[in-house]
Amino acid sequence: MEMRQVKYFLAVAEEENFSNAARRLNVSQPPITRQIQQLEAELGVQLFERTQKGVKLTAAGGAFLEEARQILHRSRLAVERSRAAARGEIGNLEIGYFGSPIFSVVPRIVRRFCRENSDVSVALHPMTKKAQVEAVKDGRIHIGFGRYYAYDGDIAIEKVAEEGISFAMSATHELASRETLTIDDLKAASLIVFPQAGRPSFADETIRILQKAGIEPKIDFEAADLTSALALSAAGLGVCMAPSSVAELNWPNVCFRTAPDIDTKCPTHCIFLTADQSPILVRFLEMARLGL
Amino acid sequence: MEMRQVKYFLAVAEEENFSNAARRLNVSQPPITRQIQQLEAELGVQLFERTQKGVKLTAAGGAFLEEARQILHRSRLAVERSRAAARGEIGNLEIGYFGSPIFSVVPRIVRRFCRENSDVSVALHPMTKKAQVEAVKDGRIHIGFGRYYAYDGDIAIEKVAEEGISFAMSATHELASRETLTIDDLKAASLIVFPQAGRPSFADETIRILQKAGIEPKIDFEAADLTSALALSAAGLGVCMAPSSVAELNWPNVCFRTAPDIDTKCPTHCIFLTADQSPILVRFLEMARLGL
DNA sequence: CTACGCGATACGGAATTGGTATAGTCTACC
DNA sequence: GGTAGACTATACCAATTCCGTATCGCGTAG
Repeated sequence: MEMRQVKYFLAVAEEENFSNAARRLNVSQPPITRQIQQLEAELGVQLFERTQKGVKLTAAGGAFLEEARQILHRSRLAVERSRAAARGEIGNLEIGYFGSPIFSVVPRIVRRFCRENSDVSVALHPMTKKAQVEAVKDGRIHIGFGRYYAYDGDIAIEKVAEEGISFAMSATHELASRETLTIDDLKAASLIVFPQAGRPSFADETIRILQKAGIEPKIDFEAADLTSALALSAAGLGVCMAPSSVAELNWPNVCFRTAPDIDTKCPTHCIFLTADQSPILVRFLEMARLGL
Repeated sequence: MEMRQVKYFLAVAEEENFSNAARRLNVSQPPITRQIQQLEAELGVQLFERTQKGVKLTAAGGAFLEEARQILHRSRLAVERSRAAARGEIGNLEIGYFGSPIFSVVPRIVRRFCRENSDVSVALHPMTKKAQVEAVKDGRIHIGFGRYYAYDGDIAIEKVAEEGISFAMSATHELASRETLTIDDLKAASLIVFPQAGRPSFADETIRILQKAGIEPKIDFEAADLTSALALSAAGLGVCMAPSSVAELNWPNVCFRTAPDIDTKCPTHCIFLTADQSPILVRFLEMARLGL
């Protein structure tokens, strides 16, 4: 069965007349006759009953008509949808994330993207940064979010957000009474860092930042992740350094303070396949870059 | 867009390799390349990303793939369904009916037909016999059922059932005490006939049958239809002659008696367009004829 | 009885398709 | 580092398919 035959059939079925159908299709009448004959021969079925004034659909023709409409409808849809997909307007985007960016940076970007790309379905997958790299290479996810990534040749690393540093502590902590913290305050304090696994990590960065400020930090606790670290802070076991967006969350019995002398920025990066030119990713990255 | 291009596309998308797709389709590789190129040109979209080991679907290609599957699925469906329709296995059958055949004959035939043709939808339309003839000619119904029809050149009339005659009367009627009726009984009784309209009718036939038996009937009531006639009988106003299948119904306060001396058969006919060769009608008529 | 409209058929020219041979490119392996 | 292998793209020719013009056959209407 050829698409031409379906088109001709539909025109004839609607016109109930070979000649009129030919005019409508801007061809002469004989080709119509032949294509319909071939179609009938292939199906082994008579589609039209030839009458005096023209033709009339048989029962088989009526059944074929419904499917013919579907075929042509799907053809048009195929054109539209593939073009829309090429423009990045439809499809799906798989996102991996790790750590605290999920509390603020990732939702902000996703919300912005979804507002302008309502026909793209977005899925979020929690995974370690190492798993993100593998998943990006395998094509299981298109983009990954985290704080710091190790360099990899096939993978592009791009900063999508930057924020200040806040210090979390129990509401009853001795430093909680200060409005802001000084370097001397931090020299004395017990520190809680996170995460334990996955270098480079925010834990490394915490130490580097404090050392840069002239502090040799006293690491008393190493927590598995942000949630654990804040839980330890809430228990009054020490001060936890965290990206300031975390302060937007309401943690019971935890208060956040800033240290103006430490003006280091804490970045969020995303990773994706350098070779990935998929239009959805391109559009998503445009949205992500607006955050800076 | 041509069907060939869709088929080639699907093979390439599934094989992720032009050469393998060519082997699967039993053609050489260059035609695959060309057809895919033409398809991409027509859509204005790149469907495949050429890699080292073969090709990979782009986002646009993925979107096209879903529709391509639909197109080919519908094509196969079109073949199957038109052939099934040609065999009369699917489709719809519009049936008109008038009068008492709807109580027994028509349901019996329809039930038999539907049991073996479960994919044919059947619709029943009450209408006068004159309306049936018009509807058959217009193609609004395929077949009509009734007792008697006037001859019409375009229309075939065929007997599908035959039954005896019963006499309905009130349970308190003087003849209700007899097991069977004699001709003399009927000569004396008040008769109720039906219907009033639509010659030739069962009313005409009633009179003809009785006259043939040597009775000059005393017509005291002419009812609009069977229901009205039985209602009058139930009221004790007379005896109503009816096809014996009507006796199968349980009418309150109505009892039925036979008259062995009157052994006339009462037919049910169906009408349809002589020229109608539609396979569903053919199959339906086969079922209808089994009743005789 | 003729003119008209309908679909079917015949045939030549044009467009499309497929096949063979080969180019171009990358990877992998020796 | 060079060569063999795998893959797609291109060039060109043969075969098929398709369309258009002309015409036929048939039935109807004026």
